[in-house]
Amino acid sequence: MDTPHKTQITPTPTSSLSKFEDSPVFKYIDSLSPIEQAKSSQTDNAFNSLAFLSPSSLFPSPQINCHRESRFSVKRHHFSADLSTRVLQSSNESNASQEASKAAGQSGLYDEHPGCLSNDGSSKGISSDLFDKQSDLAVELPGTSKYDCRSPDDNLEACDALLKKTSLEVVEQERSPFQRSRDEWKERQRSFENERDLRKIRRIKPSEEAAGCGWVAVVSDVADMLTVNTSIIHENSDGQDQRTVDSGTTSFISNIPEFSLDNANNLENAESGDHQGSCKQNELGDSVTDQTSCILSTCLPDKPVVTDSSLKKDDKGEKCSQLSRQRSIRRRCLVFEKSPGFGLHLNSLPNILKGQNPPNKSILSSMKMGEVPSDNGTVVIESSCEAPASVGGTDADHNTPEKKSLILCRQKFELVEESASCKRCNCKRSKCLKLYCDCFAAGLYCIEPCSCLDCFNKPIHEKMVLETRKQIESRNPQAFAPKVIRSTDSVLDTWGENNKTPASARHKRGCNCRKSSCLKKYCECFQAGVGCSPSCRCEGCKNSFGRKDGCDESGSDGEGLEACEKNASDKNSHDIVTHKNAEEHRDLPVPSNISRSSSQLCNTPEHCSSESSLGQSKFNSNLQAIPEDETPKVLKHKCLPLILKTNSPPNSKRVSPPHHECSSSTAQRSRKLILKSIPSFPSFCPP
DNA sequence: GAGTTTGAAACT
DNA sequence: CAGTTTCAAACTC
Repeated sequence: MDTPHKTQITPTPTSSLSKFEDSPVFKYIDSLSPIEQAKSSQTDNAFNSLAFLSPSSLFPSPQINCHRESRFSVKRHHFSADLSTRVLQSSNESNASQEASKAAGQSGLYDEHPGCLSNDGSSKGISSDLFDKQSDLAVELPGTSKYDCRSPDDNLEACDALLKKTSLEVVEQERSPFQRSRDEWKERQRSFENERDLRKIRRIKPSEEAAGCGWVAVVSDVADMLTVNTSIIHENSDGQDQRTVDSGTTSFISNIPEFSLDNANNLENAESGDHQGSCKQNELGDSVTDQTSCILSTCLPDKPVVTDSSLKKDDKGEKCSQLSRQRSIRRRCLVFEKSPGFGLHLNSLPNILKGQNPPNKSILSSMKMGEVPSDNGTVVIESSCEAPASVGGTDADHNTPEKKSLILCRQKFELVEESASCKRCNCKRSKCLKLYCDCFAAGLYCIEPCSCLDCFNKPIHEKMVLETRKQIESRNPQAFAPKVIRSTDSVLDTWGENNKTPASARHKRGCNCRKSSCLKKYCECFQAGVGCSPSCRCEGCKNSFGRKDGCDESGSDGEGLEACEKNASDKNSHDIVTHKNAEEHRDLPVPSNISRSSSQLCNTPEHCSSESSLGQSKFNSNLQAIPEDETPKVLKHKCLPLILKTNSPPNSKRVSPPHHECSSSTAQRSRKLILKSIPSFPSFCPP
């Protein structure tokens, strides 16, 4: 870890040092602080090392980050209040220092030292060795960031413990820069102490800008960032670059508190009339972040979106408050996102990934709720994001690309929110440990939206969940296997039968309906959007997707098909009868060993990727929420095809999201579902 | 929102 | 394997 500017840090000319030491200001500072100069330099460096240390490195867990944000929010207020106090007391440096010390103790927010902030050159020369050493210190004492932006004296006091741990050699190296830093600091304190603080805070902003640039590349690695406690510490020449690297390379999570901080900065800047801060820098990065944030807002619900370009034109305070609102909402998504630990109705996910780069966890988790992963590994919410004008307001309001982008982002976010609020299980007596429970059956932990009682289907009861699952599987090995299987032309070719029959799907075990005529969602076949098959034991089957008796199996029998289509016009089947392809309604006999056949088809990444029936249930829930009279239009417009439940557990109540089969659909929408042999419920147990 | 209906899951 | 019970979602009012 060689620092490019390593040479710069070393020994400042002695004459310069003496000059500062001889200054009245320096003497006065020394009289206030019992800490020796050598230590102070240490402090400076140690603190800088903290700036390099990504918060996510310390707290990789999203949960922790949530807490952290809360902490930051609260303490930001402390800082603000204290800041005002300090401004009023600027004439009394001693008091100001004390106040600053208190504020620093309260605020774990700013991890930049005044020395490095106020002195562009003084902080440059932090040796890599020093970083290595002090990174450890930072880990040991994450709270050291508390004494960040305060007076040097305060920092000295707070860092005393750190100073004792650092080497004397480093102390000597950094002595001069720090002294110079202190000197300038003092001068600033005399003039605009408040402004200094604000400016320091603003320094964080570049990370946002850079992060925006880096987000595109980072998106695909988000999961790693979430879970891997990256220890990468990038060295840069100045504090700004440090921040940039920190947010852009170590973890996007770190941007969350940063963003919060930036909001505060914006507000504070607005108050102080200083508009050259983060808000302005936002503008600089808009072109990039407008694009990236939309992506991130989709796959990273918790990721702050800093690209609300419309906000640029707004009052700073309004701008920041809007951003804050966005963030607060996204935070809720994050909280939700972390809850379920397995499943996604994606029993086959590991298999899917065999031929692909494994999607990161964050994508997977975000996919849980109504999102569908695109082939490139990103997550795309299948929504009407293409129609920003429908969001509200006039078309004129969406003229600018920025606003359109904002609208898209908001739409995506709203979908995430909506998905997150989707109803889940409502178990009362099963403790959510039986297949009665949709969540359990789908391989999902129960989460907040669930209304279950005495739920044991939670991560804290993982052991019990696993045992129960084993028990159920011992009774029925296919209990968590996909209930609804989809056969395609390829499958049929493999089977060597009826290779003229197009894609279709059937319930593997079949339904047993007696009264619903397979026209209501009581019927698992109907609920899954598949036709009944000879495997079904239903009575009076009128399944609009295909009757057991094969009314639509004739294929060439237009009347039979019409009859089925007519049945499909039933209100209960409104949402699926939009297929134009009559062959979709053919009744295909389901081979008993479909898993074998399908697995053969899943040898290629393409096939495997097509397996991704991701976020099915939630998407389906969203579909169900569509008013019936509107559904056909919507579905037709979206080319929504059969709703298939592949790779999901037997409980078909939770239905997979639709997989679009229209030729005009995008790649992600045209994904076909191919059953393959998959380990049931793989996500429960690590391989 | 409460009550009913329904069929899968679980049990015997 | 069949019959019964339990259960929770779907449905109705």
